[in-house]
Amino acid sequence: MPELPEVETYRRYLEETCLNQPIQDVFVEDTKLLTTDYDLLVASLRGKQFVATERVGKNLFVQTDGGFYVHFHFGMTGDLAYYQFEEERPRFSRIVFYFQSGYKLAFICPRKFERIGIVENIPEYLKRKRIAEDALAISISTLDATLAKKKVFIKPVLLDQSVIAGIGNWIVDEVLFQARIHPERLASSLDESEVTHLHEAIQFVLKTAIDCEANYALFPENFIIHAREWAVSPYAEVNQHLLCPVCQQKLQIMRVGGRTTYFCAIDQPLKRT
DNA sequence: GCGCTTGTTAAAGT
DNA sequence: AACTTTAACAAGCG
Repeated sequence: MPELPEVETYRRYLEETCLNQPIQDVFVEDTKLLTTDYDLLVASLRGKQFVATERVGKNLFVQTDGGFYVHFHFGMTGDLAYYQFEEERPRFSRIVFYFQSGYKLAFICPRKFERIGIVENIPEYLKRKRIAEDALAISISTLDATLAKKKVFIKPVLLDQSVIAGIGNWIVDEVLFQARIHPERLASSLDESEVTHLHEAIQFVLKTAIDCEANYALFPENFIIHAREWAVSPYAEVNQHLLCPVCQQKLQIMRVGGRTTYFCAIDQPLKRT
């Protein structure tokens, strides 16, 4: 779930709730979730405040008045919750920031794939982790130049955070569906028009998802995401019968690049190249 | 209780 | 050597 639109939604949520109030303490259930030593993390944060937020791809950086950032990565299931009373504390709140105001920010980590740590310098961090330009910022020409070098299926290329940052397994299926491109097309085989359509689809899907605050049930009816069985969908028939929302034929489900992939063989034909 | 899962990465393969 | 592929990670959920 925490792909670019979810992280952007979390960023806005944190910015609306948590800025400019001193941090009193930090609870950490399991130090495996930290990329910074626990004692250092707590010592650095006590008495400091969150003052601003930035997002690159699926990475959230929360600036402090101590001249450093707290980096959040949400893994596959991370979430945030701001609350006041202990009885409101969500399950799996494995990291909790306690503010002096009495309010708390929980980092909900059901599967412990999530990470938090101190980052001093964002550009240095992005370079070291090989995180490319954000999917909402990348230009067609940069995307085109990168795709031209890749002799692999387009789907795993778009999932590669060192190519374009922020796209995950559900968004890539949606983007390829909207752009009418088969997930197993070789990236280097896309022509200029296809790359243009792809770039447009990326912007469209991401902006639509952000506008819906990543609430999948609010996505347009012609989105293929409604066919995924986990997505609570108002379009029950499409959901049950796994039909293409455009042509109403049965969708294909296969593994591409090791990930479960939904697509429509009719609307996303695999051209001969 | 088995098999599946959103992300990332180290290790293996070509 | 550089690029690509795969398996493993943790644990909840249906």
